[in-house]
Amino acid sequence: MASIKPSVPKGTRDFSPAEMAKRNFIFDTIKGVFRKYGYQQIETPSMENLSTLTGKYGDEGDKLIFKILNSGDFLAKADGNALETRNSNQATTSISEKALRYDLTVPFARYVVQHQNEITFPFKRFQVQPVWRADRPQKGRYREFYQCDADVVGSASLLNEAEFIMIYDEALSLLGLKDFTIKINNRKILSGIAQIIDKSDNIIDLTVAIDKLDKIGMEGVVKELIEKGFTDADVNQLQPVILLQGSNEEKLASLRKALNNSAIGLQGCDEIQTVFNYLASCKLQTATLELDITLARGLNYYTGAIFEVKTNEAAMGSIGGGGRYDDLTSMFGLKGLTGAGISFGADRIYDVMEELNLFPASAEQSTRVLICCFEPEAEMVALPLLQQLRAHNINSELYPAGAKIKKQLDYANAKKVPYTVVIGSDEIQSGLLTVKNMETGDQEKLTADAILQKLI
RNA sequence: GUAGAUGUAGCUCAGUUGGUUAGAGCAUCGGUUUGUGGUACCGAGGGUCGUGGGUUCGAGCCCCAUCAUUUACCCCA
Repeated sequence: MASIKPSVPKGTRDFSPAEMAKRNFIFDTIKGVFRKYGYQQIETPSMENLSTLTGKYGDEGDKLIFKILNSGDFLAKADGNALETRNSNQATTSISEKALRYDLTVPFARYVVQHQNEITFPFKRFQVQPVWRADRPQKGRYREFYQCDADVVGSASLLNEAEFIMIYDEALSLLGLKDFTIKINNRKILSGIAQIIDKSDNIIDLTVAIDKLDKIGMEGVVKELIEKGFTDADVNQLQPVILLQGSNEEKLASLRKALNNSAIGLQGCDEIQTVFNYLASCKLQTATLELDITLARGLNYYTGAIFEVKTNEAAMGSIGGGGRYDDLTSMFGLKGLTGAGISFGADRIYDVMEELNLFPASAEQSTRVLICCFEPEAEMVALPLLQQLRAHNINSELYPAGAKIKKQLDYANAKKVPYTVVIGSDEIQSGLLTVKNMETGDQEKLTADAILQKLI
């Protein structure tokens, strides 16, 4: 058989032991914080029914859903007309019924509706699983990546929003990030802005355009708005709102004036104010909280607060995002249930931490003690010690005798094992085993019990 | 979908105006050294130079096509 060049699909990666150790450090840290705030873990299948996912992420999002080809003779049941006319969109539904999940929020909404009778509300769940997007890969963008989501459904309280900000602050601080900004906005404010220029129908075009402010500047935004059919008068009215300056409180005050004729806009301001009030009595460790009315976010199921987290220490897209969605479960037949949630982009956080050298050495250490034997007889001395070490939860292993001691110590170095115990004929006779600190090179001869005491 | 960059050893990359048998570092394995690594020295294995075509006496190098990777745009974590 001709050998094929080993490779993984574009935008996917293998994770080797050293990478997994660091990835787990991130996952464990975030999960720990989620649990601390009362969230319970669930998992959902990698694939969902295609109909569950389509229409939830906007037109662009739908294109990025990985579809799974039906099994069996899928062409027999295909829409012949669509194939004939090369209509991919139409043909897709007749040859694909399943798709890989695009995010964790929509499957969660599906889960909530499906399990509504078992759930006690408000339901706080977290979920750490991979998601897939058929995107063009580039820096910080993968086709398979992990999201770490925490969502609460069945509680309209803005306390939840405040807690999400606390969670972001706590988790990212624990991971060692020193300078990051949690941006907050509210879709109701964006609706209000659309309302005052009487363009409520074009709210998506409006938000997509102003979302790009920091990237393409006011000129670019104006250009895009005009292209989308906004008038000069609209733009003139928008400009001061978009370019709000000052502290969060000053921005909020200016917004209230600008949105004076919009009930929904004012409601958005009130909601933001409430979140700020909650946070006033809780101190953030590291995060900068910024009201950013240009923050829109692409997912169109958000209805209230929206969040996005950016690190200021590295060039990277957002490392987290979320918001409130009032109607997501109604798509699955359960009306009147509000939800809100946040997501951490674990892979991007990894890239940032790698760039900034933030992983602690302990995150990379797996085995703490390696026992090295010169001859097979030494294994009989080694095994009881090995068991004792493991009984005390010290990760340890015994290198099978026979290999040269150099090879054994090389193995310890390769695995970043901090301690080795060397046993040969001298040690067997005296009962004093050689313990070596692999970092300093220091050695001492101790009994097995003394070694155990030293390493506990 | 649009535009650019890059494809040479397992990895990171050299390779001069086109010229004999394509190199280095790292990694792997072996030896110096049958009781000491990280940190010495010696050696070995490992290449259809992404693929196909063209120009040429001669192509890793020039031209065309194609595939792959990657960066940016769009959108997003």
